[in-house]
Amino acid sequence: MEKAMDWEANRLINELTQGRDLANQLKRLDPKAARDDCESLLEKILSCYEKSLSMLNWGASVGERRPAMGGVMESPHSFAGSNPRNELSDPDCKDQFHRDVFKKRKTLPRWTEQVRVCSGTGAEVGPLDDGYSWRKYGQKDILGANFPRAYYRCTHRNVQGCLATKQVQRSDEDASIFQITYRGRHTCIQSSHLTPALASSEREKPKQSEEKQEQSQEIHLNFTTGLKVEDLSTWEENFPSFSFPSTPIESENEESPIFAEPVKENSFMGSYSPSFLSPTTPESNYFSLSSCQMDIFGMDYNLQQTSECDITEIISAHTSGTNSPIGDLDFPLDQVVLDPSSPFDPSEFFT
DNA sequence: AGAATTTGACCATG
DNA sequence: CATGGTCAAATTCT
Repeated sequence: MEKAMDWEANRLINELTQGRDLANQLKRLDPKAARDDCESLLEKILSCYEKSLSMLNWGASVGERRPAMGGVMESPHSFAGSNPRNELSDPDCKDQFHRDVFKKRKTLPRWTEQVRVCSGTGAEVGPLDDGYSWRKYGQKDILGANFPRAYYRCTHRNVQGCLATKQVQRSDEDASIFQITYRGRHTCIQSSHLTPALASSEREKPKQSEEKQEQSQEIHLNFTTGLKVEDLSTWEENFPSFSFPSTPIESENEESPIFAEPVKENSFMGSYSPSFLSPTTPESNYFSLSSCQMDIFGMDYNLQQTSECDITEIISAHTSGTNSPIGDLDFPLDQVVLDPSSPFDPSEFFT
């Protein structure tokens, strides 16, 4: 625990030191140096700041989160810990399940992206493909919003117990902007992930694919030119990597029927860029963090941390956590733990 | 026919 | 009680 805190502090110091070094590099850089070099350095420096800030924001809870990970197995009264298996024989099983669903809603990780659809194509463009297959299960008029909110869940929910859902809300101000709130993470294996961009262009209206590529380029530019990403949202808040999975916790017992056959580890690998999962050196990692995201979705995505409430929800999801194979996997911690540059033994968190 | 979407009803939450 | 989120029957699509 203390060790973990120290380690976190060390990482923070490392980040800041690295940022300083990079700034120095930039300072010493030949004024005639290639613009790309400058931008690359700038990018790294900003990344250092972002990561540091992110650590600070999360730092307060870090101390709680780590033991929480360890406590996951021993606090069985959370959403999946309600031991649903027993309730299967209960006539009220369904109601119980229903309740659990609502309980779960609170504990699932949540993050928001704002997606701008190319305005030229107009209204017929629906929310874009993000490489996953979704099934719409509801639509609701939202108070004060001009457009209804659409609810999607993973197509493989029944087959693979994937609990990922998303809500798509068209922006009032700019109809070409969709706010997509993701909840939970995919535990399913989606074949389309092999080539998400390709798959998406196949599945969606063909004319979008080109636009997406353009947007991808455009956002790449945004990232490389100082991260001033218009007014969509603040990408630097990406860093709370709660929204990205990493290694599944090993000793899962599988009590919840919802996750009757939890998907194996490589499904996560298939769902997200390896850059999230196996950080290399910070330098190489930071940039890939932004760029790989673009590569995954192939379009104009900006992650937005929803709120502090969400963080606590997420944290509580893990503190109260359970034997859900997916409930506890989306931790910055995991990513951190994986950092090979750290001498820290991750297993200490789980013992 | 099977998959996907629509839509009204139901439920939890604040 | 109002609202947002989900369910599930009905309907549409492929």
